[in-house]
Amino acid sequence: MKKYEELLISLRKVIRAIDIYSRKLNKDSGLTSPQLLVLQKIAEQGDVMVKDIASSINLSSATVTSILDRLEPRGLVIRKRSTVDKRKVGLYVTELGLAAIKGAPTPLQEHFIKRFETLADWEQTQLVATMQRIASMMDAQDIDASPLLDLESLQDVAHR
Amino acid sequence: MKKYEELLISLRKVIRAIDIYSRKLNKDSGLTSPQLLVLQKIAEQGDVMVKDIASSINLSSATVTSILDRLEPRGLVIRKRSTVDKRKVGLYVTELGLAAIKGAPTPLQEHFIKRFETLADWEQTQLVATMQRIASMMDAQDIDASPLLDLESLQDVAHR
DNA sequence: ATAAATTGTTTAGTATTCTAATTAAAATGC
DNA sequence: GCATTTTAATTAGAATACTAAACAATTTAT
Repeated sequence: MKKYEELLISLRKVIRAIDIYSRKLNKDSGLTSPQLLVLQKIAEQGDVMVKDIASSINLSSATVTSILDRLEPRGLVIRKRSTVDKRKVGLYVTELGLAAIKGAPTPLQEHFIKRFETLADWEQTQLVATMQRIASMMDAQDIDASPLLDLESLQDVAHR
Repeated sequence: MKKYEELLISLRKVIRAIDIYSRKLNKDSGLTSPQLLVLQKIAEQGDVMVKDIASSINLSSATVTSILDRLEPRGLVIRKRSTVDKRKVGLYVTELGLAAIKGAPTPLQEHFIKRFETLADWEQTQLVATMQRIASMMDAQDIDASPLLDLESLQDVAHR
């Protein structure tokens, strides 16, 4: 088996683990990971636009809209169209939303976090760096932007 | 920002990149990444069960069923219930399916693969190892299996 | 031999996620 | 000042992916 195939398989396992945890979280707390992430981001910044949330957690606006469609009727967030620029929609967390955030665990498995934090500092850094490197190697923007010429530009991309 | 949060964000980027590529692939070749993966696996082994495919690419049986529901009416695969054990469904690729596999690129961005393969061997190995490590740290099975002892419970054991 | 448990697949239902198209509003150009 | 373009959010439509439950068929246990 080729190395990149092994990489792909590990990646699929991770994706799956994250998804399964999200469903468990939903069962326990009534919120999925993306819902919790959106809620947290709104609470963090307050009075943000849909677009801001989307880019801060790397999702399309359409996805954030559909997540908000679940959060709003439950009274966890409020959508309020701006009077200055009526295209914009301001997002706010309610009391209930804040309570939900407090009650819920992290959007990533606590178990994973615990394990991660037992690692030496340099190891944590190394894991993050590797992950960022893979992310940058996969970045769709890079694909359109730089047509990948030689080793040097490759290294630039990898180390960005 | 905490290190594991950075890790989570990179992970989300990777997941997104894979998803976006899958959609592009679908537009170009008429097959998504999961569809192609399923097709390839069936072609590789031939006469496999749904369950085998599911576990070999790390998906639930239900998901594989729904992917087959798209492949079968297009004449790319055949489902054939076993006469020996009628619970089992054998999967086979058709000529058309084989042609589709040949015509389509890899389920992972070629661009990524190219980049990956320009890395030194030890670097490739290191990337794979890190990814596998993260996968094993996240493994859902481990979560149920070992409740990760902390200092207190360790002391309990010691004093028992 | 019959009941109970297990196994393999499918169905039902839900959430996430995307792109493309739509709607509305604001900004820019001539 | 009006036409065009850009921007923000939503809607529509599709695919993936899960769990839980339903159905069959097979195997095990009493």
